[in-house]
Amino acid sequence: MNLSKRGEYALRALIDIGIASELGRPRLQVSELAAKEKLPVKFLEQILTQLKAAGYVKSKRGKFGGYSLGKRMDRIRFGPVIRLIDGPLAPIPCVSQTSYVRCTCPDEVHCGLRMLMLDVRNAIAKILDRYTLAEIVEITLRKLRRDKVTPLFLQPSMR
Amino acid sequence: MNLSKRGEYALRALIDIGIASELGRPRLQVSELAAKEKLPVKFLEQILTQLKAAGYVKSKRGKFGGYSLGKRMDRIRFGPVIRLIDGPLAPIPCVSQTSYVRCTCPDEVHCGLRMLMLDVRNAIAKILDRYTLAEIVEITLRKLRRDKVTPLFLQPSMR
DNA sequence: TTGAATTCCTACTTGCGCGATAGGAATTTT
DNA sequence: AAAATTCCTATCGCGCAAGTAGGAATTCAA
Repeated sequence: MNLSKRGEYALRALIDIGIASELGRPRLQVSELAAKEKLPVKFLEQILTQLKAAGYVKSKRGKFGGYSLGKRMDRIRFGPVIRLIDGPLAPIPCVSQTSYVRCTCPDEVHCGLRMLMLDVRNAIAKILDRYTLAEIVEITLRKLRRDKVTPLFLQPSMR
Repeated sequence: MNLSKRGEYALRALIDIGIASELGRPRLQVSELAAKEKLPVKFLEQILTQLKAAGYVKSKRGKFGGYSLGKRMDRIRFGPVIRLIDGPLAPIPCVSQTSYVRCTCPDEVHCGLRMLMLDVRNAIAKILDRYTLAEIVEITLRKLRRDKVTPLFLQPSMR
């Protein structure tokens, strides 16, 4: 039931850009992102390219370049992002809604496993397809403020 | 968010044995199981050995041997079985309840990704740790009867 | 116009875990 | 003794995740 590293890094990047954006810093560089989350720069670069191709971020090249969000935060849902990077949310292909594949079992309609896994897939999708980046960013910011923590992207060393 | 083949086959086997058991056929052979679900025999063998070591099934060797359930069906929950075979249910280790591992992010408490994934992990666990084999078997049998389908293990060719 | 800083593109590497396959040993029944 | 099963251990292919590497293209400042 794993989220791949690619997927994880992609979501981290989006959330970070979202937060920074909300704090008046709409563009971040790969190196900043990688530093904050301690991720391999070159690997993250690839992932951002992928996110860009799908329109989740846009980039600016050259000096003072970087990545910013490619669409409104309240239009970015996590389910589609994960599907893009990692493939279907469903634990087994025969319960996937977005890329169904028949399984080898003789009678899908009466398959207990399928029933169970359909439940699981729906539970996962219910969360990931409903939450938007905007919501997660907002909640995170609220928590940070409540605990009086200075978000990393506002620290002097980063400006 | 994948269930491995091992995990899938393990659950299929348990469900099949459960159904057969409920229909008065408490012991099934690997070859029968493999035939019904079209699984590789030797691979399934290994998985059953693993299930046996954990007490989910017990075996009888030799002619007319086979596998039967190792504990009451209403005591077998799917979560633990999957954890045994596939590892934690959680999408990322830092939200696993049964085998937590700290992640590399600087501030776990205020991590948006973590929050989200904790939700997902709880949703998954809620289903898999609550459903018992007995329930799935019962539901399956009810469906089969409703649709007047003869369960495979009662067909003449299998006796 | 040059140099520095960035993203973009493509290829390569490396390890390892999944999904088996193989062969025989041990056990049980007829 | 023979047949049929589970049990044990070793091996294998190979695809893929996770990262490395190197340089091309672009952008900005001085």
